[in-house]
Amino acid sequence: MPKVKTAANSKQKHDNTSCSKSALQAAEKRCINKNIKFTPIRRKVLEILLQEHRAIGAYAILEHLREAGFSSQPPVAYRALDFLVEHGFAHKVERLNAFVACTHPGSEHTPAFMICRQCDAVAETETKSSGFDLSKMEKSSGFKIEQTVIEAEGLCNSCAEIEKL
Amino acid sequence: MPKVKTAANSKQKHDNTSCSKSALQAAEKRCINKNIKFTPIRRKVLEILLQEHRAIGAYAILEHLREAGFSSQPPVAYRALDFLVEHGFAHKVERLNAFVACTHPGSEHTPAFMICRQCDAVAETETKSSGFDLSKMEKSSGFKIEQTVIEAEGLCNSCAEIEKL
DNA sequence: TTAGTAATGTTATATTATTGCAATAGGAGA
DNA sequence: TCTCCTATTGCAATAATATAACATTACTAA
Repeated sequence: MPKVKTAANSKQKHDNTSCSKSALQAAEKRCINKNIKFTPIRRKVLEILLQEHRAIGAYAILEHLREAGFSSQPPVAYRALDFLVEHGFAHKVERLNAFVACTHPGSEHTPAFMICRQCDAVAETETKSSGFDLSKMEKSSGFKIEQTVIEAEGLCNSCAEIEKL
Repeated sequence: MPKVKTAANSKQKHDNTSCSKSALQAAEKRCINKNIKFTPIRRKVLEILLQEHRAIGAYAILEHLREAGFSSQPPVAYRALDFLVEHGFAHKVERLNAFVACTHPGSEHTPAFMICRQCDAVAETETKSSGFDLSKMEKSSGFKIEQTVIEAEGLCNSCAEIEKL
C-alpha cells in the first residue's frame, strides 16, 4: 500500500499561496450562495489541502490544525473533511486513504485521479473528458450508479522521463 | 463510510458450494502452471472469499480462519490476501477496504466494480466491456497508468426495484 | 547435507476512522 | 430580548484496518 508523503518528499514544486487564496475566496462565496457555513475549521482544512497541493491523510491535517492552534482530535478533521467532500470542495482518494482539494469545484463532476507512485502528485481530471462512459455501464448492467471512484496509479510524465535515464 | 456486511445481512442468495469448488480447483491448476504455491492458508482464504460471494474485510476473514482452526493473527490474512490479489485470484475493493474473489481469474484484466449500497452485492465487470477507455486518458495526459481502481456505488437492479415500491 | 529462500507464527504497534456525549454558538420566531 | 432549536465544536474513548519486525519452520535446489 502506497504511503502518503508530505510536500517535502515530493519533487513537484508549486507556489500555491495565491491560488489557494483565490480558491478560498471562491469557496467562501459558494458557501454563502448555498447557505452553508464555511466555519474557521472548515476553512482552515481546505486551506491546508490547497497549500499541500496533493493528497494528505486526516492525521497529517490534524497536525497542521494543531500547529495553527485549532483543536486537533480526529473528529475535528474528519468532520471538516466530510463537509468539504459533501459540498464538492475536496475529494477522498480511496487508494491512498487521503484527501485532496478539488481542482474545479463548483461544477458537478465525477472526478478521476491519476496518482504518481513516485512523486505522489495527484492530478484530477473530469470523467467525461477522459474516456469514461459510465452511462454505458449503467445501461448494460441495470445498476444505478450514484457515485464512482476512478483512480489510476502509475508514473506521471516527469517521473517517467526521469526513470528513462 | 459504508460498512462491510456479512452474507447474513444480504438479500442476495446463491449456493456457491459447487462453483466455489470448481474455482478452487481451477486456482490450484493455475498455481501449478505458474509454479507458485497454493498453500492451505491461501486456499482457505480464497475459499472464504468464494463462499462469501461478496467483499469482506480482512478481520472477517480472520474470524473464519480461526473457526477453521487456522492461525488468526492479522498478518496471516493480509499475507494470503496479498498473494491472492497479486496473482489475480482476488481484488481489493478500495471503497470498502474489503476483498472479493475475482470472478474471471486467469485473464489479465482491469476490473470495475459495482457496489450496491443496499444489499452489499459486488459485481465485477471487465473495464473494456464497460465503456472505459484508459488509453485515451493516458494519451491525453502523458501519465503512464500501471493500475486502476474503478468502483461505482449505487443501487443494484433488484434493490432499485424494491425501492420503487 | 546444507545453505538459501519462501512461508508461517507471533507480538507489538501504526494508521485510519467512528461513537457518544457534553458544551457552545448562532439563527428563527415569540 | 428571550427562548428554543439546530448545527457545530470539544473531547475521551475505542473501533477498524494494516504493517513492522523478528523468530521459526518448511521447502528446494545445489
